[in-house]
Amino acid sequence: MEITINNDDPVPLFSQLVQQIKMAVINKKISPGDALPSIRQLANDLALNSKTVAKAYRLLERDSVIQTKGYRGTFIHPDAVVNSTIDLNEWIFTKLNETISTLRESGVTDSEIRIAFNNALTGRHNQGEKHVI
Amino acid sequence: MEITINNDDPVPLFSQLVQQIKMAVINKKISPGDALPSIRQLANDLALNSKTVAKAYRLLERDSVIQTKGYRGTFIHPDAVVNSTIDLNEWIFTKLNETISTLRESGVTDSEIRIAFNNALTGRHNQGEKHVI
DNA sequence: AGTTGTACCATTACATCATACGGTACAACT
DNA sequence: AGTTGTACCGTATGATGTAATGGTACAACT
Repeated sequence: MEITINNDDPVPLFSQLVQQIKMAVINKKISPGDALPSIRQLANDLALNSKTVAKAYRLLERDSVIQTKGYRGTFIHPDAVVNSTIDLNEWIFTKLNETISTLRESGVTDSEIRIAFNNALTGRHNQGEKHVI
Repeated sequence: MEITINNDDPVPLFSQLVQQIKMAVINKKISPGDALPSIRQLANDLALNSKTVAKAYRLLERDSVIQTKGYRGTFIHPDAVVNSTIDLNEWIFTKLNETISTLRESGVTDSEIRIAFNNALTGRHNQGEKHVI
């Protein structure tokens, strides 16, 4: 499994890692059950910070591409091949696009959408304009 | 119609204007058909930039609280009283909250939501992670 | 003792955006 | 001539978030 990280690539380092591991699974370079290098090991090999590798591993586990077994190490998930082909981002993008389109069709400004989005995401309410009545 | 703008208020200046004009409509300080001061006039009176007042007027017209009649000036909309009580922000917030909740329930990170949201809003696609397969 | 994933603490650089400001220009009116 | 709303150019500031870095610490294993 050869992994190449390009610092000049606009794609974030942790995303490059996620991509390449998914690619390795799809192309059968690694198979379910195989052990992955430890976070610190891989960080050392790729000259990355361990937090960056940990972030990639966290996302890969969320997507059920890998499985972390605590002190026993990290392994490829049994369903890794299928789960590597699923593009979660595509689904997120579509979901958000539907909502944004609805709002835009009602004459809502992108600025207003953005502000309301930040308020919704951070949990706070009624920022920027007080409620009347 | 007395309008007070507070520069130290965290609420943006144009929002304060929108609020207070809606309030004036609700409290019958101004009635449908009444003429509003011109953008430049009001900007001068309140020591604001004309662009700031123009922004407030633009939003008020979008909400059908006022009506601009070109070179003839700006007037209170016939349905201003009803439309002033409608909180568009509340609706936007709710719509976005529904979508965000759905995504979160699927284990999507707030970071991922935010990035996908920015991509969806700016129209660009697949930023940060290239599509595989 | 050394390694595993993980969870905190933190800082730095960089990008994006909202707000608010200023100037200039236009057509259509009084 | 002066005023109306509007549209374009621009700049400056403050806020916010991502990405990536570093250090420290923990329990549970080999």
